Amino acid sequence: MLSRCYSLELSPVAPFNFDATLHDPSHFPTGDLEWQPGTLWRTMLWEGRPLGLKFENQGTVARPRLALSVWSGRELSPAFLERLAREIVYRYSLDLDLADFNAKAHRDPVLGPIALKWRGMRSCNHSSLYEYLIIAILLQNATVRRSVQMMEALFERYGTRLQFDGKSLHCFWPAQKLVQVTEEELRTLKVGYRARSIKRITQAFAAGDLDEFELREQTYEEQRGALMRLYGVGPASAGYILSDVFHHLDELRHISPWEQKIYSKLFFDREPSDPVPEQELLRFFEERYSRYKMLAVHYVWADLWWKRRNERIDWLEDLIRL
DNA sequence: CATCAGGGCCCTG
DNA sequence: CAGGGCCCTGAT
Repeated sequence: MLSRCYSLELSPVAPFNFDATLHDPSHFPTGDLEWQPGTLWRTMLWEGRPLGLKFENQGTVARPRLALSVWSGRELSPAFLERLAREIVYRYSLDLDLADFNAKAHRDPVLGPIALKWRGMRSCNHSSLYEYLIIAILLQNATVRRSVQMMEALFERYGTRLQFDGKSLHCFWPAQKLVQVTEEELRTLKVGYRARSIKRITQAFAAGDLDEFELREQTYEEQRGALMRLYGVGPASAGYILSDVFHHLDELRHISPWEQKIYSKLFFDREPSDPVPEQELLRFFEERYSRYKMLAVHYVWADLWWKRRNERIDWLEDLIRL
């Protein structure tokens, strides 16, 4: 039970779309967050402190205002809260200026109307590098349901449950907590061969081989190299992390088969049984959206998933495979 | 009941 | 550089 509560206010750079930035309907649900329109509750392990956060939309796309409540079991200093606020600005790209992207997007037939509809959206990431790596490992070779099960099992065993603002949510474990755990123990949680990747990645973080904040200052190639050197991280996982965690808006050099089918339908109206070849898609996105290609594709992708909330999209359901 | 593929990656030859 | 194996689960 987190009893102390602090209030902060954040001013994202306009335009800012609160819901589309803080909630991604294509992500599998995890027990560390809960969203409803206008409000996001989530937990965050920051500087070793388990925190409960509530984000509330108190503005508009054109005049954004974001109220942040922070719950903690222990007292938090103003300096701590200042560092926390800066981290949140980074993670959610609150200071991203979308003017140039919007200007270019509006001239594009596919992206134009979507960029207008979702004006102010950033791609959604809540996680630290370590946390995202764990999630990326759980995504590999698994259906959505299985990823959810594995995440829940890990949270139950190694996470902590936080109660705040009437919510009860899991909070991520620090890498050090998992470093003693054996591969065999992890396997009892039915993560299968992923146990080795989780173990090796955890060790790398606990040993300080890898530092998220140093990596942020490095070049794209250095970041990619550091990720690819991790056991269990290949081009697909590295790609997600380079775009979502390190905010490379042009990161798109690999498209998995199910994404390929979805893009083929959205951009070329081609049936999933007859998708456009990966390399052709990549050339197309490069030519059309160049340095914003990941962000552009994210807008079109996210639009589809938001639509799915209200209407049934048969061809998509067939591809999701819960 | 058996078989297979799933939002990859590693390792081997 | 191609292809088999890996954990487990639900679909067929």
